[in-house]
Parts: sequence; structure tokens; C-alpha cells
Amino acid sequence: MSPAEEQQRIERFVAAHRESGLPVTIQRRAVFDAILDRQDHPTAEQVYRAVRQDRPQISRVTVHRILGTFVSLGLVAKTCHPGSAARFDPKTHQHPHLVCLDCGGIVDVEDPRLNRIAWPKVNPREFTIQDYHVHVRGRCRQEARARQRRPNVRRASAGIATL
Amino acid sequence: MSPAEEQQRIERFVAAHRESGLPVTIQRRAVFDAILDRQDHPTAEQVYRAVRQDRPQISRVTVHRILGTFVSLGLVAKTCHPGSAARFDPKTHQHPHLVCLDCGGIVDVEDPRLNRIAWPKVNPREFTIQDYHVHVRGRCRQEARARQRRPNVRRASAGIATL
DNA sequence: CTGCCTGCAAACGATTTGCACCAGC
DNA sequence: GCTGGTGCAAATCGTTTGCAGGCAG
Repeated sequence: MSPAEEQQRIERFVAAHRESGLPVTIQRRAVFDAILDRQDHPTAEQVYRAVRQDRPQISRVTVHRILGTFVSLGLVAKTCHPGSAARFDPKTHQHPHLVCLDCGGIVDVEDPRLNRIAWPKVNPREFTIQDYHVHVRGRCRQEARARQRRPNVRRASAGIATL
Repeated sequence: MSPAEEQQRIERFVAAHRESGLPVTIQRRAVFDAILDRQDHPTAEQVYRAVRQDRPQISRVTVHRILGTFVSLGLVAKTCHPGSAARFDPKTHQHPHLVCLDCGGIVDVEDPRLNRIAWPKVNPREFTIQDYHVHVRGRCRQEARARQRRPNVRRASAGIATL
């Protein structure tokens, strides 16, 4: 992310708090800094570990709460995930994800065709569509290699492959 | 589901077990029966409660394990969900889901246009695409009404709206 | 008869909640 | 100073695992 763009994101971060009357605390700054440049869609736990390097006193619970606040302010996106833990994404614009069913990894896709999908025809009284999200599922390179070495590792209840 | 179609699904259930050399146990039959006609994408817990009406001795753990097995046999689909618990779907063919961000409900969509989306251009060495899934997110009728009565209920960490 | 399955209990990871204290505005 | 945020501990929820006995093939 370019320095100018980063600066813009930080201003948006402050403005969103001002508008909602929420205080801009040290912890919120730290969490936002920690996630802003991440491309790897970290879990709350991973964000916690990153923040702790700067602020060892911060609590795991606080990181969870702050990430929740950021999501409702539209500052970060929460993406649902086949594995147990939710993933957070500093990119809030519409974009699909590649999800590896074997390792749980998530990679962004920038393919404009997938951002212009027609919305399904639904009775607007029954359901109000807000947006959509595309999960493209498969296997990443690292996992493909691992399978070549030890094929058929997968057992009935193994890993997140059960998506 | 028509009786003929249901019969076909049950045959497929038995065949899949035969092919994999897995025993067709009473419990597996019961779990399959319990989920076969469900349109509401139940959680493992909900399946457990349904099965328990027929077989009160069944264990919650067993239901989890059996659902995992069914997913890897391709007999049911597991869909990731903004809320905490995974949802199971007896419909295994490609179809998008409407997900209500307020109540967590899931409704099937049958719109052929959304089943023919072009796959993103990805280097096949980097990632092997298997399939994709579309989550259409918004608000269902019941929740829309609830909001009319008591608007702005949503707080920072409220519900699953934090997707 | 043999191996996988089931059930129990317990562990586990992710997330939420109640409460006293503290810090932004 | 007031309001809401933070940190701690503990509870909760969904799910997995280790192990002793049971059932399908």
C-alpha cells in the first residue's frame, strides 16, 4: 500500500470514529496499524499477537472487541471461513477470495468479472440484498505438493476439507 | 422432495458407503434421514436434536463425526457461515445462498445465472480451483420488520451482523 | 472374528460476558 | 466529570480427541 493511500485509510479511521462519537484510543490505533498492511487475512488471535509486539499489555478480549467495532464501522471486513476462526481483511471493497480447503489459506482475487455478477431475482419483500461474496475453493500450491509426497492423507473428519 | 427422488438419495447413501467400505450403521441411517428433507441448513446441534427424537441414545459427538463423514462422501454439503456454527445442506449441487446478516438464516437460491460464473484467471500452478460458492448477504423479511419496530438495535459486537 | 464405529468424558479453541478500573473527549 | 473503553477472569459455544466397549460385514 502506498504511503499516500495508507494516510488516507488512517484519516478514514479517525473520521469514522468522530462521526460515531467513539473515542480514538491507543489500542484502536494499534489494532488498526497492525491489520492495515496485512494481506494474509489474519484471525483475531494473529492480530492480537501482532499488536502485542508493540503493546504487550493489550488484552486478547480487547482485540476481539475492537475488530468487531471496526467491522461495524466498515473499516475492515470479516470474512467467514471454513475453519473455526473468523478472518479479517483490511480490504473492504468487493473482491472474491481463493480459499485452500487443505490449509485454510485465503488469497485475494482481483478479477473485475467476478465483481459484476448479476444479483439473483428475489422478491424484495422477502429479502433485501446488500451485497455478495464469492468463495473460490480449491488447493494451493504448497498443499498440492504435500499431497504428492504423502497422498490420501485426508480422513473422514480431517481438517477444514470438510467444507 | 418426491418419494422417488428420496429413494434415489437413500440408494446413493448406501452405495457411497459400500464403495468406501464403510459400514451402514443405525446411527448413520438416522442422521441421513434427519437431514435429507431439511431446507433450513441446520447446524450439527439441530441435526442432533432431530435425530434424538427417534434415537434418544445417540451422542452429540457421533452426529458431528457422521456429518463430517457425509461431507467427505459428498452426501451432504457443509457451508461456512458468518455465525459460529457450521451449517449442513442436503442439496449438494451448485447453488448460491441468501444469508441474513441479522438472524443468520440461510435460504437457497435457484438462479442458473449464478451457477455459470466464469472462474477467475489464476495460475494453475499456484492454485487448483475446485468449485466456488456465492453468499448473497442482506436482510430477511422478519428481521426487516423487527428493525422497523425498534430501529438501530445493532451495537458494535451484536449478532452475526459483523460479517 | 476383526476393524471400524459409537459413546463417554474431557480437552480445546474461539468468542462473549460481568465487573471494577481507567482514559478520551 | 461523564461516558464509554479496557483488562481480567470466567463462562459459553462448537468441535475434537483418547479410550473402552459394541456392532456391521
